[in-house]
Amino acid sequence: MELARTDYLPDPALDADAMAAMQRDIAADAVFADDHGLAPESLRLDDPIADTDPAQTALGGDGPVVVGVDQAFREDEAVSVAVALRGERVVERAVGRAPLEIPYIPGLLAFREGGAIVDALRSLSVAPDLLVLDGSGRIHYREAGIATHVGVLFDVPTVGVAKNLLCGTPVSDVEERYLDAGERVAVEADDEVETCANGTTIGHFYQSRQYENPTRRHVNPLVVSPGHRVATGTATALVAATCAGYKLPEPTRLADGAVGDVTR
DNA sequence: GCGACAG
DNA sequence: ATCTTGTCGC
Repeated sequence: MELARTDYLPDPALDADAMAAMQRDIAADAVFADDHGLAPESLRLDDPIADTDPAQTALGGDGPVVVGVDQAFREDEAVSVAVALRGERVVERAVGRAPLEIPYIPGLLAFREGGAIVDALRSLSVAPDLLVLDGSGRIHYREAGIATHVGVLFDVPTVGVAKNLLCGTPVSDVEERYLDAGERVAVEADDEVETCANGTTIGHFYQSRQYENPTRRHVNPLVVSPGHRVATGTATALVAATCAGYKLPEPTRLADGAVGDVTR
């Protein structure tokens, strides 16, 4: 794919203030509204009807392409793998690398891992209808998490899927009760989010999977937020549609496994 | 000064 | 994220 904004390339050499300033610009350019023409049902992987419905036959040829991206690390380099899926079929895989030049700093993740992601995505030949990134999008101090950053860089629809909450406040205490599969709890902006009004919904906790008796053994919910060109509520619906029985959405799960063997 | 903090 | 085997539970 082609970069849309070379001026937003995540340069690790910038100082923290310049990085934050760039994120405010990125957030201003980001679109937290649906601009993708994707219907969540068109991505459904766990729906039996999707395999036999004639309307879904297009998945074999020109159906929507969802790309999962994940990173792994070695001594001093970050490796990123992008796995492109059309339906449940892997249509392409791309690998990217970049030297690790700065430590992990909450809020500045894109400047540590972004280089490898850009390297991988630039070599991807299929045009993704949606990119699923590991980490936050709008759930970020400046509404410019790694999913938003990458989305604006390529001007492609993106969503962020994290395993932990970076900032924001859930409308109901997720820690108090185990969520059932399919449940979602909105996450609102609070004082930690400096670019939008408190109370704005910036993402959701989404329980993709749960055990029958959560008391004895339970699964933690995913933290989903829109990256670019996707509305907050839609982000969770799209992620839910790409989950196929496991905690992580299929694109992410496959990219996760792929980075594994590339790294080992 | 103290607490919070994606991967 | 990463260092790491078995083990408990569904």
